[in-house]
Amino acid sequence: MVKPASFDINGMKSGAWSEEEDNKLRAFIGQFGQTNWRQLPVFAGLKRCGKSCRLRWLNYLRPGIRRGNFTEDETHLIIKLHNVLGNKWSAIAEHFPGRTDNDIKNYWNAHIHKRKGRRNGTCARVTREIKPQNLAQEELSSDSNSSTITNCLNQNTTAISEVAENIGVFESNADSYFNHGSFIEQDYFDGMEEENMMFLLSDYSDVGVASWDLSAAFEQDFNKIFGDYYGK
DNA sequence: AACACATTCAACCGCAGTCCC
DNA sequence: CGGGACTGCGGTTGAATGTGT
Repeated sequence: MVKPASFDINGMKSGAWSEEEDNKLRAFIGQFGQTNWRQLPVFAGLKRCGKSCRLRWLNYLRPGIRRGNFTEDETHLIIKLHNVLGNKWSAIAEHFPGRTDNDIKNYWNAHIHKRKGRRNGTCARVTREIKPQNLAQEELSSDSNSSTITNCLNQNTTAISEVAENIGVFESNADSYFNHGSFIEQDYFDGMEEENMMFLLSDYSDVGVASWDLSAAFEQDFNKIFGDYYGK
């Protein structure tokens, strides 16, 4: 997973670090501290550029580095912070002792952002209340066929009005989503982009958004039904 | 077993900001 | 004040590894 080592025309090495190089860098910084990165490799006896040394130290060798999978709590905090700070990875990393900005950036790009991308679509606005109470459970759980769901909704005006009502609640007050014992606090979502909010909600199996495939076809059907209400 | 495709993550690159002469 | 040197950050790359067929 590491680029193989190679040398440029100046004899500078790039690519994967060897254990010997790691030891040299570790020993030098242990003795002299992080001083001039540009000069450091010369005095440490490394055929690397200062940038490469700095990166290796900060992202890999620095004491206290924490590796391994991100926890659910960490994932949620990353999303929350990203919503506030954007792609300010170093600022986000300050809230995660032992994690590097590079780690968080990689995790975001490889996991969170990708998962979010699979979950777009207006149907995510349907609330969980509507599912067990007003729609036939077997029809909803059997598949994610958009016409099935659309037919269900078309046949049940009560359901439609409740969905519409809940959309309004959603718009003004996210708390309506969490009145069934969720551990998430309402203010957790204050100011959060809707997309991020729905991504977090989608992790809960009892929330309607998690169980439906957010296909483009269904989004069309949903907009057909709720377009007027929602201004689509 | 063999191949194709997807995922992971360390490392590189370019740029912007800061410092110093 | 201008310009070069240096640092730090965010985007991207690409080989190793994992997973599916």
